Amino acid sequence: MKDVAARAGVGLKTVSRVVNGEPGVTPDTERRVRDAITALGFRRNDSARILRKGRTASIGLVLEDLADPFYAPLNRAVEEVARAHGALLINGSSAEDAERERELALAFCARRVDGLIVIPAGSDHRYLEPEIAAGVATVFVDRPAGLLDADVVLSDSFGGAREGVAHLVAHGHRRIGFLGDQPHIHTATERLRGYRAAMADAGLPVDDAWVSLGTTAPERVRREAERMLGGPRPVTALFAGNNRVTVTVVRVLATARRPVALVGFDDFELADLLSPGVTVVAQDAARLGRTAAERLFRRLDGVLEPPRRVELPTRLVVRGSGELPPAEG
Amino acid sequence: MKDVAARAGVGLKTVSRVVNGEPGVTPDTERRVRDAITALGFRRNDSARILRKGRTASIGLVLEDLADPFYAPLNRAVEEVARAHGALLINGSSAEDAERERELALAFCARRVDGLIVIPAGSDHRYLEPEIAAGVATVFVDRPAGLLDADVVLSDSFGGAREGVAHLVAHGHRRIGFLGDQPHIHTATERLRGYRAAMADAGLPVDDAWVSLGTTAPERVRREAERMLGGPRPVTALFAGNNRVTVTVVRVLATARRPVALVGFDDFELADLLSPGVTVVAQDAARLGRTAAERLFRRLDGVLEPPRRVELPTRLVVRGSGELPPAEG
DNA sequence: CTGAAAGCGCTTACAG
DNA sequence: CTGAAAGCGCTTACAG
Repeated sequence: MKDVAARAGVGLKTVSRVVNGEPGVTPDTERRVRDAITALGFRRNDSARILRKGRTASIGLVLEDLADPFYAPLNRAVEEVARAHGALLINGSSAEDAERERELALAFCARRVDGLIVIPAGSDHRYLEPEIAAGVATVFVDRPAGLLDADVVLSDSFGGAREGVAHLVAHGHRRIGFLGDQPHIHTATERLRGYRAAMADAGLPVDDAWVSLGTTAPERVRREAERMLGGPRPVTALFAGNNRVTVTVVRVLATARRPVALVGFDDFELADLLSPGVTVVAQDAARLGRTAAERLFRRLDGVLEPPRRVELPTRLVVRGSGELPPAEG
Repeated sequence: MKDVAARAGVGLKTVSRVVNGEPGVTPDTERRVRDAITALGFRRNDSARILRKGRTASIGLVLEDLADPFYAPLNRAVEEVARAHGALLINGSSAEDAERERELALAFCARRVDGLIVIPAGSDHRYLEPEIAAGVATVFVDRPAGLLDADVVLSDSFGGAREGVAHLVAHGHRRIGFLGDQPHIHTATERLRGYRAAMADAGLPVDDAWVSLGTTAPERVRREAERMLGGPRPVTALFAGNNRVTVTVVRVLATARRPVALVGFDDFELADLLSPGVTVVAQDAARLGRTAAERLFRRLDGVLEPPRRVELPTRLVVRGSGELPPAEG
């Protein structure tokens, strides 16, 4: 910038004015500055700008996996809101690892993002307290923060799972298996709670063998599903706790000897084209992201109100797999 | 940092040493500094650090859509390589808009990313010349740069499409439709070229009515597919130019009166579970991203060699839809 | 082992 | 309409 000023024969401030499109520069001066800029290949350094201005016009998003078909639309929705507010998005995958989540979030803060959106992997977010105190707006999404009172945007996991399982019950099922994600994940236990509630509502007992929480790795899900479908008193229906589980279960059922009913949490592409179509409890990932990002920017605009918990409804999408009657057994 | 130094009763440089874990500080001094840091809630400002150091340890990625199931794994692969090199990732969706691609890329450069990975939306990338001259390492992926000599990592679109169409020909098809993306997109025209080559190899004529390039919006694809499948001399097979087109075509064919063979470019989840399974020309999006990112970091390590074009092979995955014989008709 | 000075490239507040 | 000075929060040499 100094070089540009020297070459154009003007002061630093004038260059700054031209670069930022501020008024109060004669057309002639402006042209001289612009010529110098192209001649020298000048590129403004936003780091310096940020250092002075305070705000960086960027936000950070920590999610579980950039490539997950559920989180990718959430990511995109956050990006669009950020863009509408003139902010850039920095993001990263926690890979469901609390330490990695922490590293990412703090690295984003060190870059002085104005705000942070976090899909929690860990269960203790007190490490963000100094950042929040220093003014970093923070919103959690998909799962609540641990040991921290903060804004959170969730889907109604409990209600959705309850409705999905009740749907299976309504179609005559008495022995229903639940295959969910790891028990430290909030949505996993909420959905399990919904399953238990629906069973209790119907006065049905729950055998421990019908419930399995753990990683969504295909091998584990396959093993557990096959276990529940075998033995003397097999389940006649399965409830899958998220999109990855559902997809694996669909593969298992494709080779099953008798029809097994299935309802999955999360919708997924082509669910309607499988035979039978897969009945799901759909949540709107993009809306989740949009809602969280809008909340964040409202905070950045200075809205001061106590942290709020927003819960978005789910929607049962009936396609066939959830309406299969219990197989004779 | 000044406040921390004052409170700990040490010099600025000593605080800097502690924060950066540099040697040469007595344990006692270090503790005093650390106490002051927590007491004051000090958080290092990376903007200032960047301003001094030159490198920002961050890279930018411009892709078409963060939520696209093809690009999301590419995004994740780039992230993993960046992470392995201690760099953060900033990314954004061009939405297939050249102007938006440019805005994003230049915004990333203004933040002084060390390097840039771009999936081109536009066809003229000379706007990056000053950035590249100033030292921003730049690698293009999925499509080559326009009017700029730069590193690029591609899939073999021409060869893949040629193989896929030849596969349909080998199963007896003579009238094969090609449904591709917009003609300004490099991969779209390369795949069309592959289609024409395969038809020519087999001595088959190509009717203009069998070829359609345009947006991948479902309505358009549906309309064009239905057009090709209707009339007096309908096609007996379709080649779909990318994942989005394939998915729409699968929907159209699900309601078709007679079986129509299909081969799609790009693999997608559950393709094997549809009936019939969808035969595809698969490309490895993650490998594309990984290769591009590794190339970028090699450049950042100072490797000076002329820009290179890397072309990754595709793989024909046979699942049923591409082996259907031509329907009588 | 420790610190004072200069400077990275901008913007802010002020003066002409 | 224009510019000189101070400062954002760090690090880099250099000196003790």
